[in-house]
Amino acid sequence: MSYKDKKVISIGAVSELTGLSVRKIRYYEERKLVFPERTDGGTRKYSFNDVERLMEIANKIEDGMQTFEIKEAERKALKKEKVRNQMLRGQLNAAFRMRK
Amino acid sequence: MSYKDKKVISIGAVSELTGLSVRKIRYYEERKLVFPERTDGGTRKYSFNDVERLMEIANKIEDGMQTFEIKEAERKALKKEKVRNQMLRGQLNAAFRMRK
DNA sequence: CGTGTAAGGAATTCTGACACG
DNA sequence: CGTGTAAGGAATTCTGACACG
Repeated sequence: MSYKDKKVISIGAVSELTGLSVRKIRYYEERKLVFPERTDGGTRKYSFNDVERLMEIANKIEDGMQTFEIKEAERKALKKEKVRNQMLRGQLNAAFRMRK
Repeated sequence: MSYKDKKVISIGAVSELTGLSVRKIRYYEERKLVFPERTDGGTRKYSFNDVERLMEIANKIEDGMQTFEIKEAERKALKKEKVRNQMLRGQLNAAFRMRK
């Protein structure tokens, strides 16, 4: 796991990095778009990946997309990727069998 | 500037990452071995580079080195590097003049 | 729906000092 | 010298709610 995945950034720093209000950042979590970790005391900790993600989300929101649409678009993108991977694997297996 | 240089990690998170007590971390700053930034409110913010640096410092301390020795060793290493660069530049210049 | 804000409380961090060795 | 700790205070963050639209 790289530095980009370490959950170590407090919400205040995330707000500085992204330019988003802490209210927005917490709201996007409520809508299941980001998943910070928590300290024992309950304060949120984000990774640089989360920061990048939040900036993408902010862009989409600005474009008028709603939070549930963002989630849905991701779901579909994921599904598409899975299908693609399945196909690739199928092709590879077929090619491999041909060689025997 | 990469993620490793962004000063975004609070002292508590640094303590978790390094295993050092916050007392130690603050002390190494007092001895001019690390240089966190501060928020407007005065809370320290470290980078991943600072975290790596602190772990190296901790190793040297464990080996019995004192803080001022660590600083001195660094000063010397820096100087040595400068001299080396000077020499390299000199060689390159000489070689370049030969070609004319 | 997305976001601001005031409210009250809890977690986090800060500094300067004393202690020990 | 390097580090722990108790002390008092300030900065940061948390949640749930009301507001507006």
